[in-house]
Amino acid sequence: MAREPRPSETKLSHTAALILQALDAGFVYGFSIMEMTGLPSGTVYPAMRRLERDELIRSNWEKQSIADAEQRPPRKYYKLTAAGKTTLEASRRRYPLLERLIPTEEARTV
Amino acid sequence: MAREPRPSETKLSHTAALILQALDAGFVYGFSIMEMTGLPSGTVYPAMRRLERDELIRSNWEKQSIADAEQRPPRKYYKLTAAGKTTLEASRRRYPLLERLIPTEEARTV
DNA sequence: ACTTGTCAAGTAGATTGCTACATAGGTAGA
DNA sequence: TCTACCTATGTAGCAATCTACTTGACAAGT
Repeated sequence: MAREPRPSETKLSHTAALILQALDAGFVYGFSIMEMTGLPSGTVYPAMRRLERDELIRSNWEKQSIADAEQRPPRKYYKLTAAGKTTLEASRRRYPLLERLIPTEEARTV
Repeated sequence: MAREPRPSETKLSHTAALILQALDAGFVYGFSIMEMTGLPSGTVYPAMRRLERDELIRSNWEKQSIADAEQRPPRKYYKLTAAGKTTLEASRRRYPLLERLIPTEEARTV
């Protein structure tokens, strides 16, 4: 049976919040998040499936032609939805270290 | 042996007053009060049983169907009785910090 | 003495995290 | 060609944690 999307004010786990923050900071596919966070694939990929199920992120596969040109497997790119952004905001208040762990572009350059 | 309900003008402990104030502010079940006050479960639940015994609050269990739909244990919802409201009024005079600790909806938005 | 507060533990189902493994094409060395 | 490693995504199964309420034993308060 289909499951209701998680309301955007819901509290995220630290891992889920970390992944959202990483996406927001420009690490926009699973493997890059694995590398930069050190989290194992068995943590990252299921967590991202849940985030997508809850409509906090949305995915689209890279075109095969690009993957071919770069001679590697195709990537699955993610980005935050509007709900994802508001949830990330709330998570930053809940986990004050988030932004120190993974500074966003703006936080780094401005 | 059955005990007489506590008369509504009786002085409440700080904890009991805090719980009444939290209920009034919309934290309407035990676990939410635990989280928002930081009080341990062994403080909150027995205190709420005493408040109910003294007829300052009244409880009703959430329907199992709702708990099932949200996939979590059923909650026991509480609300203030008339006696509870007058006692809370008295407690606010007695503990002036109560309303600063847990602002009610009205106090926040107006 | 009696009431109240706290710790510790328990229950039970749901969710989340992690290890280990699987897949599959690309690269590079022996 | 055979082996080994790299990029990239994925899953099964188990352990741990979360949600929510409850209780017994004991300390502290009044």
